[in-house]
Amino acid sequence: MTGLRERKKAETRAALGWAAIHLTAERGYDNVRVEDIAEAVGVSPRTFNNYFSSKAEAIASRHLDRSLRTAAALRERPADEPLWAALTQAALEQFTRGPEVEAMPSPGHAQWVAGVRTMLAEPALQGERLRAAAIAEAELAAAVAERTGTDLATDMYPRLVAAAASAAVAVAMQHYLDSADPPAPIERLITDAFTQVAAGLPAPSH
Amino acid sequence: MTGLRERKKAETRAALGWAAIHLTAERGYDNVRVEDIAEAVGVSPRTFNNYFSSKAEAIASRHLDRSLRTAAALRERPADEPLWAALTQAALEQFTRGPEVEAMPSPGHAQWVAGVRTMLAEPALQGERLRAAAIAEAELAAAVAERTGTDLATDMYPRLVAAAASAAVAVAMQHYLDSADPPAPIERLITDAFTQVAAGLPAPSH
DNA sequence: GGGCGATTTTGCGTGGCACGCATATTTGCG
DNA sequence: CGCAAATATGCGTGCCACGCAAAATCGCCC
Repeated sequence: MTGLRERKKAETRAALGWAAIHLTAERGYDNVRVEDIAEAVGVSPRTFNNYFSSKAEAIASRHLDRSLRTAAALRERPADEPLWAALTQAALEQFTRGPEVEAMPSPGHAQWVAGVRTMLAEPALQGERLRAAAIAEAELAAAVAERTGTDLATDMYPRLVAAAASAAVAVAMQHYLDSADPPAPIERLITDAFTQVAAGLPAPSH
Repeated sequence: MTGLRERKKAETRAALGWAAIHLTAERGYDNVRVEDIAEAVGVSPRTFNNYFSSKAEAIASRHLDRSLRTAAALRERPADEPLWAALTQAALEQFTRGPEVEAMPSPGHAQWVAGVRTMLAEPALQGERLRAAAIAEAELAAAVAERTGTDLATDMYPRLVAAAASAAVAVAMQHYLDSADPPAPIERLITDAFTQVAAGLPAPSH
């Protein structure tokens, strides 16, 4: 029942988010005014603030939407799959299909990658990005509670799992962006991170 | 070598942070203007922005300073102590001593607790708070790398450990604040959280 | 297929914020 | 004691978030 109305709304939201990202990546965060973003999408500046309460929130919105999909993906995994396997797969799905893979493009557009990196360094954005992650994490915790039969209100367990899983993805992504030279495939990094976390992160035996 | 100069600077910083917190807790976030905070400390509004680039940052600054102390505490732990034991103790220290325990006061001042809760619910603050946590987490990761002889540049391990440990503390604190009815002692919650994480968060055997 | 009610967009106005720049004041140190 | 460096302040500017009310839009039901 996705009415045309809500669909158009979602489209505008996405368009504003992408416009904010593109403009910021190519010009720098504070050389972009809200007015510019609105204009790029063909909408009034006031309308921008009907969708987002700040420039930063607009940029982080794409990240938020993707993260939320991880929680949804977990709910789709077969119920008899072991928890950590299901989590790993749910996370992997977000990076191996869908048109949004564009968001973190493969190397080649050095310009673009550099722009994104500069963007992510912006303090104002980091906060909003982390907030998006926190929102998605709450959703993930709910899904974990459901799957494991634990209780969000009384058990720390589901939140701990969600937090650890989110951290695994975040660290893998950071690692991927940092060591862009010969980039290890993101799938392997994510798998590795989950494996280590699920093993309790024992001190390396050297 | 703490010159009088830097000491006074640190004092002003802390005073501004506390003033921001107190005013916000009792009046609500957007009934406090930067001007009010500056006035409460006896400093010009412009000076406020020499210390912090936003109201939110000022409020989060106390949280940041405390979190940074966890990393410092880890470096102080005996080198032969197992990693996870050391992490647990380093985290616990921040809640069992020092004058900053005031920050999250024991029940009794319902007014104050309610104010703090409302404050933490403010979106603008959550971002800044999480950013502070991220900064501290980076510091913690460095300490972990040092202790375990791993390499921040090539291994995900230290960052994963730091992220997991931060998450453990954060979840414990959240649990503590949420279930204020008969509050389980924060020390037990933290210990529990660390134990579960260090065990790899196995699915509960039901 | 046409009008109606709900939703969405827009313009305008307001209060406040972040910060650059120039100036005055303080402070440590020789 | 006096100077150089650090810090505090005043002022001005551009931008932003958002409340409010008017106008446009659109799905839907008769």
